[in-house]
Amino acid sequence: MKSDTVFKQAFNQTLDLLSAAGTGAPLPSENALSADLGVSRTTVRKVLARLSERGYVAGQGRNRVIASAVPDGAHFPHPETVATAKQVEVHFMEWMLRGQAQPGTQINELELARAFGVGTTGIREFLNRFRRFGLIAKRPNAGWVFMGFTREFAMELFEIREMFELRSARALAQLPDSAAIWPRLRAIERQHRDLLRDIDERYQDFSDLDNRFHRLINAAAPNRFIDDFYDIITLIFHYHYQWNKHDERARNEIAIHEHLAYIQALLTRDLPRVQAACTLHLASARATMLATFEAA
Amino acid sequence: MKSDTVFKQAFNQTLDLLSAAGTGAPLPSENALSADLGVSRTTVRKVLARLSERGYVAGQGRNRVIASAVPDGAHFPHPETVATAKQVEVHFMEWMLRGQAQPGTQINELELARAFGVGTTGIREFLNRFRRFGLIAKRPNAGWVFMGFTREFAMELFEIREMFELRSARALAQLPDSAAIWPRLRAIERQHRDLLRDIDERYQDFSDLDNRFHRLINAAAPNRFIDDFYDIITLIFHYHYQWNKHDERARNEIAIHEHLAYIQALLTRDLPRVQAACTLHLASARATMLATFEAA
DNA sequence: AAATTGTTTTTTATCGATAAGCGAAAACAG
DNA sequence: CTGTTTTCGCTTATCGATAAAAAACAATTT
Repeated sequence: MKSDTVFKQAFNQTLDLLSAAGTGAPLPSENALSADLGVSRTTVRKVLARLSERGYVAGQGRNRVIASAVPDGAHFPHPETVATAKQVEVHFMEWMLRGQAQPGTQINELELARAFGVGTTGIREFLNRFRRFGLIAKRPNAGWVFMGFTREFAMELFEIREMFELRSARALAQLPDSAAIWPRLRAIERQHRDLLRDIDERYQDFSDLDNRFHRLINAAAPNRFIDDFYDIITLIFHYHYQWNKHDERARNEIAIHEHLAYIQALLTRDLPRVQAACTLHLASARATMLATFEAA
Repeated sequence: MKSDTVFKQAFNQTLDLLSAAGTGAPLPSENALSADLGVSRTTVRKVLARLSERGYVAGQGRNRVIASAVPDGAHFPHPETVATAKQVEVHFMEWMLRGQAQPGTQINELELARAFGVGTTGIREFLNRFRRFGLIAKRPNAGWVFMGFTREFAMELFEIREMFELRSARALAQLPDSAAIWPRLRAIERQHRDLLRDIDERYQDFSDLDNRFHRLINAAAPNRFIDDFYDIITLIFHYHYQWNKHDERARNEIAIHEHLAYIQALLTRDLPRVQAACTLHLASARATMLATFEAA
């Protein structure tokens, strides 16, 4: 049976909308809600029905109004709103990157399914999708093997990353003045400066900014295989640095400065300078990640 | 339930072994057969049991001998020996590349399952694995969309291919004299000359040789992401040219000459010459594929 | 007529069950 | 004791069933 995480998440989001609007206000149309929440109207109607049942909303059809304030505890608990596939991902990344798993470890579908509280199908699907990340290998009819999040893996990952990013940075620098990318680059430059100003409080926001910055560069000359590869980078970085907080503030501050130099270079469109700034930053990112292997 | 294609294929292969050995000869040990056929001993035993039952093999345990010649028609029909996953692949590639499918077409899991004669799980798994080929996209909870085997797809594919191969060719040219790759390169050069000699009869063998040649170049400096990408190339080329036989002989002959020039360049280790030969060949391969879009 | 709601049909996500296939341990032969 | 076969438990591949979610269609209101 399908899980109803979509419904529960939509329900919680709608509760927040109700709170924001206040008692007595009329509700938006079903179509509007559907667009807002990013779910089908079928789900919206299910949410509305539940809200009426609970008494938070009164009236029928197009005469619905907010009937009462939403009490604390009306939301579905967070874990119930996370899609099964996402849960598997989080569990599996933790299992892999936090060291319980040695290179060469056999992966047992049924065992993982039990441990993560999902059916074997979910595990299977995840493993199949995750295969392209290069961290697991399949032996037909005989299961999966974890290959290890090793120094070697990181080296290979960065080799490709540098190749791709250099290519995209070059392409970006050669775009005409009229290209839509330049204002976007300036906008992200501003966000870097803002973050740098509040670095002491907000240094954790860098991870997201970093991701957006590199994706913007790749967007200069779109290529689906490069985009795909960036999914791998994003996932690995996301989980790796989430559990590896050593020197995070200092690391991020340095990276912001590198980004700013890189952006300056791009804005001048001086190709050698772009390449230098790009190479410098990526080498630094690589050194940071490789350093985590030395420590261990 | 799991299909028994592994058993059936092993059975057929064993029949061929029996025919080759002739009546009266003793059978190899179960372990030897297992290694030979590339299946587990469990499956070997199942095959042996069936052979005894049919009377082709007499004796028990280590005293098994071939009892009689194998009649025609003893083999399982070929389709029964193809794993479900492979069947799905073949069907799907045909559906996709032979034009019944327009870009933007919705992919219906159940419908495909019916059409291909497999369960929905098989389709789902295939689609998930196939996603990385960049030809289909997923909209969560709402199915898959076929994006089209378009000129644009081919351009993006070749951009990456050229980037990767140039990198590998450079790495190869810089390996020391003692590297194990040089004799292998000479061996594959010989195979090219052999094929060229019999080009009229054997031009169809080029596809396999081409694949092995490019993989050898990538093996100079292994990187799992490049290997992975080469899987995409291999699959696309395999099916595309299987159904696109226009000028095949001439095409292949030209490509062999390009390969030979490329190999010569590699053997001299003259970097500019290597790059020139590599670029030339890849540009030619790209032009060949792009030409198929003009025709349509 | 356009937008909205009500209803029905279609399609996906997810589970559990089961035979095929793998691999290790036990038993056996020389 | 070495290589082989026998036996057995464990794991994967594959199916069909079912509720959730989306999408298409019909009816209604403004």
